[in-house]
Amino acid sequence: MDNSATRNDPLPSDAVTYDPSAIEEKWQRIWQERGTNHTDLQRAQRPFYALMMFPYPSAEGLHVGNLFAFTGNDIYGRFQRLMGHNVFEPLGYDAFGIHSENYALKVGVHPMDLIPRNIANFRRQLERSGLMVDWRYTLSTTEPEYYKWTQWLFLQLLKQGLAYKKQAAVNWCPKDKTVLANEQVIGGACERCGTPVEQRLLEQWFFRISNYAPRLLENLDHIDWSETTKTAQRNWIGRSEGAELAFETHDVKGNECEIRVFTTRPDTIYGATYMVLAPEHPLVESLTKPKQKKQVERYRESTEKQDIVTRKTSTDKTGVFTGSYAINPATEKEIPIWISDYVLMEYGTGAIMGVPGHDERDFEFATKFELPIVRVVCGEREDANTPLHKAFTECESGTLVNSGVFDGFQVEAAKKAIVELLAKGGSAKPVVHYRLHDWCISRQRYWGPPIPIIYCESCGTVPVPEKDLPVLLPFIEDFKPDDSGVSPLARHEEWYRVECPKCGKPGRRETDVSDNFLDNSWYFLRYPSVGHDDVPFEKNVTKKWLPVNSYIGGNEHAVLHLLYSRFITMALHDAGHLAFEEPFTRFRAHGHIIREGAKMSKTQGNIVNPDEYIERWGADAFRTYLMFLGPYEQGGDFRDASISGTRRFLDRLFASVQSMAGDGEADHAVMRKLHQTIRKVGDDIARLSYNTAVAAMMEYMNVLRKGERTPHRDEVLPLIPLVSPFAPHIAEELWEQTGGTGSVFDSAWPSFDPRLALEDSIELVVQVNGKVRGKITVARDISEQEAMVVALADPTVSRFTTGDPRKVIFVPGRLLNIVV
RNA sequence: GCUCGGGUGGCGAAAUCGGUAGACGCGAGGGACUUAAAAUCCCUUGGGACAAAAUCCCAUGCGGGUUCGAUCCCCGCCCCGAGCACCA
Repeated sequence: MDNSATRNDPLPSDAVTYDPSAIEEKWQRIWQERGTNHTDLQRAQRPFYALMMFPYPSAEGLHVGNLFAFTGNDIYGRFQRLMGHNVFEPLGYDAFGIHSENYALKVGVHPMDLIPRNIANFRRQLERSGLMVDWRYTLSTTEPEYYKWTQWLFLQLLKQGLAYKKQAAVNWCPKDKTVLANEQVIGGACERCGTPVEQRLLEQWFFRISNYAPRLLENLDHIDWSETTKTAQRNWIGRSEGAELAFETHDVKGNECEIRVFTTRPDTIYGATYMVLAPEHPLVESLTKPKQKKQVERYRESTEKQDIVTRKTSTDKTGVFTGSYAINPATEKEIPIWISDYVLMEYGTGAIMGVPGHDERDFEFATKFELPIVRVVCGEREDANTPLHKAFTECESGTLVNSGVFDGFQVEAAKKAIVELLAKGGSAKPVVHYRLHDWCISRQRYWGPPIPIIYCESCGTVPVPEKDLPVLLPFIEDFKPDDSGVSPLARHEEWYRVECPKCGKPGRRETDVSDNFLDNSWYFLRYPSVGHDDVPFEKNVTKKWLPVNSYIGGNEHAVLHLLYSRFITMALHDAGHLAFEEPFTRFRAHGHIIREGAKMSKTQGNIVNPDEYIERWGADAFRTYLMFLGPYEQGGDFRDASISGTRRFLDRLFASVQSMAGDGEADHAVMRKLHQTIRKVGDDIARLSYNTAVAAMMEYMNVLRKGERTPHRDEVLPLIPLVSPFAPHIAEELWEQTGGTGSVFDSAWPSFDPRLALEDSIELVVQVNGKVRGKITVARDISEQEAMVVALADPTVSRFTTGDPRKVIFVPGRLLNIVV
């Protein structure tokens, strides 16, 4: 990087007014001509990868929310560049997926035609907003040069045993005869026709992310991410410590067998009065007595038909008795075995012990089916006979009752003791469960990368050899999902009929495409290697630029995208492809913009199209406004009327530069404020507190304007680099006007003198009994005794301090509190 | 239901470690310039008591608590937003 930018020429004398559209056009042209935004990836000395989440290129064009997000990242990147880093700020498009496909279906344009159009429009809007993006390294997930490697990724996971196939349920609309994504199911019905949705079992591909649950959880303690994001991931991974308990029973033929359950409350085992299996539990068949067979079968059928969404949201308890009983290992009593859909096969062991006294769901179930409810834990003001009107689920204050030898134990101690005792008989062991389940990556859709698998009659499932990648997504007219229950690609024999790469016999391609989240789980690895078509990510460039230094994006991706990216990075690390296992060293979630108190939506007609605003106010004023409207990490309220404020600020900055005096004697107060401002703006940008950084610059501008005399060069010029991350075009223009050479972004962030930034005298607050009664101007390092003398001389203070003070609190440099 | 945010003037907001509540901006009111308007510039602007200044009282969703001192910490509520949702 050229860090030798200097000033040499005197000021131009002819005054002009600030014309954003001319200046912005001029500098965008110059940046392009000079390659100002280009980063030399090979030769960079101090690489800094400033990444933002890439957009889905919608037909509506760039949303003000996108621009808010990108501008925040751009400011951070430009600031790092001014701090001497070689900043790489790439941007691309996440253009595969159901979102694009549905839109294409709606407007009747093929996605292969639609997406390039949308991308062109996005690119135009993005360039207009003045982002420091190096467009030589852009990408779209829909390009074969990109998804070739998405498919490669699948093959690597397959090799590692992390990809496998199993039956799984999908939402199925019986009228439209199509597979639906979860977001297309509204209240249990098809979004389009309103028909109740059913479950259908299909063979689908999964990634074994659950293997990584402990690591994904533990690493969170060591990465610099927004706390809210980490918490969301922790909850999603959902670690539960508990025990697996075995309950003895007999199947219908009289053979002994056991039912294993997972519980986090082994202490409540004396209160287990029944058991419940998930309807699809493998033991159900052998445990169902002939008398109950009919109703059990009927129940299983009804839950199978139920759509996934309804099953997960209805709270009404249903279930049937199997006719069999198991032995509670603690009480040694017989308890009935039921089946119910409130027990999920995918979690734990697919079976539970029902403890109605101390679990809300069990309480509901037991009440409905009139099963016994026994209290085994008491609160502080209860005893064993206190009736239970609802489940008592408190742990901390609980004491065991009706629990044999464990009566009187505290809950936590009882958990341990009971598991230890049962473990001796082989019917218990401590276990940790995670709620994170494996990632289903199959989509019975068209608009995604085909999964690179070929099924052969004799060889079975055969991965497409890496040399044959990419498996191109063919252009087909009828990309609409239909009643086949599989991808539209399955209608194209000419595409899926292929020879087996192993034996040459007739084979059939996998016709499902992969999940959109797989596309975007690794794009950050690709950016620096764009152009290296022989590898997914080139070794040296990856070593230099990754992991990502700073990643900024919306918290709506706190879980899926960010977790999948971490998983993929770990898997690639374990396979020896990457030297690091966490992709993003630092992540910050930005907030969201609402407009005048309401969420922006098309139906409300309050969507902000950035084009109009940039037209009217200029990109610089618009960017600065977006950063000023609220705390970046919380978002804020977009109000049309307020943009004039940031524009006025830029007008004044421009005018100050035009009218500033040459050299002059430094004004101490102004210089002090300048150095304070330099410090504050830098600190604020570093912690993404952009709104207060802008406020600090405005404040300094006010100091300059309110002064007795015309501000001179040394007082005005440092504002140019300070404002440049927010308003890059005007900064370049003023830099040039004032004799700067090259780009202001190749100059250095101004340094501040900490001694100069200190006030000589301070205003010390004087309180009496904690109430402010006066303010005294004193030396910065005044002692408590001296301060007392000055304070008591103030009549307002002494009015309230009759008699001797009982206590004096002195915070040096801050306040003096006299307690009487 | 659970988890995470948030609630401060007319409005967007600030207060970085428990230490001057309301920085900065918008809007509003008044004034200067102007034939006039826009733009620009200057002044005022949380509420109340006082003619005014000085000064005092009240005020950070509600009710308590801790503290010399609470927008900030603790307990109990209310409201708004986001995410998750029968996870044993």
